[in-house]
Amino acid sequence: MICSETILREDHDLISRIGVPMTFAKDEEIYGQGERADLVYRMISGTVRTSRFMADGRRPIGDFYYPGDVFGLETTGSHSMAAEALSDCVILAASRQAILAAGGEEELKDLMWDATVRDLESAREHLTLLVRKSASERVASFLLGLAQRRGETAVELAMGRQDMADYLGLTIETVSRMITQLQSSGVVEFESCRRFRVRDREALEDLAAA
Amino acid sequence: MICSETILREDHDLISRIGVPMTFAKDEEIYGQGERADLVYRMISGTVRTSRFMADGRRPIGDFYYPGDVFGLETTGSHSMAAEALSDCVILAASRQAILAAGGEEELKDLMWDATVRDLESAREHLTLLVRKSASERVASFLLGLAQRRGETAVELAMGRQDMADYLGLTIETVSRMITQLQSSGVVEFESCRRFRVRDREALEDLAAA
DNA sequence: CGCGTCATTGAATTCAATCAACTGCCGTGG
DNA sequence: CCACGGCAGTTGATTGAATTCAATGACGCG
Repeated sequence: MICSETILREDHDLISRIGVPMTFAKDEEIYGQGERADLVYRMISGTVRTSRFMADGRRPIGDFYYPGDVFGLETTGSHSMAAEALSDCVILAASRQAILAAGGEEELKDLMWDATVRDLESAREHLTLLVRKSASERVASFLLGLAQRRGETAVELAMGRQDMADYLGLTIETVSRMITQLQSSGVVEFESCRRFRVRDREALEDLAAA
Repeated sequence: MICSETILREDHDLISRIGVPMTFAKDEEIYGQGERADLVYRMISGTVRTSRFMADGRRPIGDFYYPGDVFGLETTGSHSMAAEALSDCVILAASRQAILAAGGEEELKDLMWDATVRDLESAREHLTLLVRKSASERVASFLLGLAQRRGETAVELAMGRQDMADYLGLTIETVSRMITQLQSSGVVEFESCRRFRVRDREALEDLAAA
């Protein structure tokens, strides 16, 4: 009904054609909470996190975006969350006007649709992670999710423990403990604190129980 | 860009024009998890809950739908969650084919868009409720949300404690305790276990801290 | 090398879950 | 009409998981 495959192929993709590459340093802000959402972004390299700051200092994380992902589109006119670079990033940016000027009205609609559907699915998955799951299940699910996104057994963690903890609704200490636990039971192996390898996928899937 | 207001006005609304009223008794299933999503529904009266059954018996609740709400549209072809009537319901149902046959291609797109956006917003709100919020904050947020949806101070709870608990990621006992607590601190007053009144909105907002 | 940041580990505490009993409310049927 | 049973909600006691507080360890960088 609403086409969604074609636009992600590089050639047809308007963002790729008219987008301007921008680089962001680690911890740099791409856009702030409440700013007008004029630009559309596609990740080339690096990782981005969206988050919302709350009055009491708690920081619910919306999502992580990896190479290939499109983000920055909002259903309202302004950004409900801020976006920051977790690592040095290269990102293509295209303004809505430029897309429209290039005759990409349909493409923009499709882009919005795809981004919204993706966000919804991601939010749903995130929800099932948070409702009635124990700390170890959450961490296992998270690691498993990363591993299947890559396909490889060795995975680089783009984010630090604090970001994981925020995303999982836990504290860094608990995350750390669960990781240690997963490691000592031989399910995963952390080569460094930012890089791990799945040793027993079956066991990890059982622990994730999703 | 994508129109969203008009379609909810009764006259223009295709669901209202061509939809067939159906009644469901309390606890009746409207559609099951995994079924094909052929019909679009609009609530007339009553309340519906969507939920997903998991292998281990845990039941994450997707959402509650109240009169006026449209539901049943999925981004994929089949229902990712089941829908059940929380109370006796009257619901208008229209098939996708009928909508298309009535020349409502655009309307259907708009309907999908609106439903998806609404679900996304709802999921985001639900997420902030579950991440790093204490039991009392969750219950307070929930009650406050219901109260503002209605506008009135006296609110009927459509769901029992178990459904609240599932939605909030708590147990019924904890929900009950928090309600008792809110009541004894004079913030809300439960006239019966399914009906409450906000006594101190300020205090409730503070407790909800959202 | 020493400092700062981030991650891990340990001990104590807190909060919500669990287990278990009890209450109130309805509907049914004696 | 009241007794009974069943269900939903409340309350209490205890357990257990995750947080908090505090200290230590590992790593990168000037």
